[in-house]
Amino acid sequence: MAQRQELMKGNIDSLLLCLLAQRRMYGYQIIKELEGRSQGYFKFKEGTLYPALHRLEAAGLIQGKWQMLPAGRQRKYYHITDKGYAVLVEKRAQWLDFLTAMSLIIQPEIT
Amino acid sequence: MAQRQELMKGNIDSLLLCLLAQRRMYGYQIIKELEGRSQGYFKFKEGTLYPALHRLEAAGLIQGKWQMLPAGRQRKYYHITDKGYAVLVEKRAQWLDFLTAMSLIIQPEIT
DNA sequence: TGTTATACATAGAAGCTCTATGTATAACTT
DNA sequence: AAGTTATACATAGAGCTTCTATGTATAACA
Repeated sequence: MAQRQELMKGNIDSLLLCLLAQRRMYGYQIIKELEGRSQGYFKFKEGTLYPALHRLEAAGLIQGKWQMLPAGRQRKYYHITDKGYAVLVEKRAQWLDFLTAMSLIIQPEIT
Repeated sequence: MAQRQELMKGNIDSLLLCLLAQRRMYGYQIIKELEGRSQGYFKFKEGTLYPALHRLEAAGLIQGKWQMLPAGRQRKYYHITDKGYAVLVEKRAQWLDFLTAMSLIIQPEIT
């Protein structure tokens, strides 16, 4: 039940884990990547993304590592952990279940 | 943007409007109906449903009418309003958009 | 020099859903 | 007769997520 709660509310975790399962990325990059891949649909604000990343890191699902840029700036690259990967697999299955349930109710046409 | 927020969080409104667009129903019936149609997936608690119904009614999307039962008990039947129907059409379109965006990120297989 | 893009971060507000609880009647079971 | 389950509505408070708003700092461009 608690899993479904999260599905309703937070698909962000799934999105982030899915991206980071493909390659390590840093916050700003994730925002741009999500916007690009979704053809402009997802436009996360920093206030949404960074707390989410911190939450996932605190849960041990991803791990961040600071990396210096030549210019002197810093980036924090996140990569997915084994635990995070397992959660991703689970979350994707839950998403499909949710999708199925929704499609049983939300029909494309109303008579 | 505000529309998408709601999609992320609350699909309940869409589910309820969709059911009530087909025929008028009362709260307890809605809970059973959602559970049945979703093959046991949706199991709303009263604490979830009734506030949602009240919220939708306050927004003018549905309207409730008390009806006496022979036994002396009462039921509150809700029916969808024109405004609610319009919102349903809109919400369903938003749901499909959201679905599309999600499917662009959440691939079935990870390589 | 001012604005935009890059890059991270936090505080507080708002909103939704859940848990827990309360009330009341009817039907069924033991 | 008593207890449990199903029916039927309702609210209070907690918890969590996301958004808005703001802050800091550098680099690039106009």
